[in-house]
Amino acid sequence: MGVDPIPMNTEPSDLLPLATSHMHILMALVDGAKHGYAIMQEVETLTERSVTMGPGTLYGAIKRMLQAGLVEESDERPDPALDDERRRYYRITDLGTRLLDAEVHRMEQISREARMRMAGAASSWNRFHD
Amino acid sequence: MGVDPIPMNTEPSDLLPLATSHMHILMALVDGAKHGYAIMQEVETLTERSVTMGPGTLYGAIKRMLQAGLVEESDERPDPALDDERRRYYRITDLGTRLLDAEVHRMEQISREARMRMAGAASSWNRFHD
DNA sequence: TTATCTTATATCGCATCTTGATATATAGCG
DNA sequence: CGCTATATATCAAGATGCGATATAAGATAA
Repeated sequence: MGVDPIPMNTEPSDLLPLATSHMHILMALVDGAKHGYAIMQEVETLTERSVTMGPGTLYGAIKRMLQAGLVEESDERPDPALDDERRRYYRITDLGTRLLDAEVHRMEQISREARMRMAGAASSWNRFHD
Repeated sequence: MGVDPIPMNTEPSDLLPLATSHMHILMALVDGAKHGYAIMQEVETLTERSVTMGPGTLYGAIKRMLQAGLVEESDERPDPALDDERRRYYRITDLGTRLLDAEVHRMEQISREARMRMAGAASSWNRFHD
């Protein structure tokens, strides 16, 4: 470990497309810092139980996201009455926020484009183009 | 080639999320059968040169998509004047079409959800939740 | 003719990502 | 005490991404 080399990658578009787990984790952290276990639950909630993120996916993704500077560990603790010493809290960084925004744009662009093509294709199956 | 084991996986939602390359390839094939090289070019065009799909990505993905039944090889040839014997044409299947539709839905759902959360988060940074 | 470019398909290896299984440990409940 | 939930973490296997490389045919330019 020691001093991690902070990547000076400030170009969100270079890091797209975002891995699915990274996207889900960033979304879970947008409204405030959370610990790992809470992230797992939040992802299941916000995908209406269609995505279940196990610990293997979560902690592997967190490790990579820390290195990439998308999230950072937070020293702040919530109300001690609600706290659990074992917890480690993660907070989204500026880069993470910009990346989330860029990924949302990418998804909107692709889904828009796909819808247009699907609509136009209904009447021209199996037509060849040069 | 022999008789390929046709996967009886008729549940698109089980195969989500779609790999990025699979998504791009399905989009390129929606308006008609295409050969590999044309798919590479189409992807570059429809992503406005932000995604460059090399042969390593393309042919690996095609192989997996054939096995999964998302695309199938087409024996039909276009106008012989425009044809090139080396080409192998691929056509989107019904399953591929349903999967593309399901993935578009997923992307729309996620981007909508992300926008809502980003809008609501602007005023509540670093707030802890139990 | 020779060289180069474009078209076209294909494989290899490395790196990354996903996922289930497994491990460790604390807290609360019956 | 065993069971479940909470909480973090690693491992191995498989899927995926991607640059590099190979092969080869047709077109074009020197």
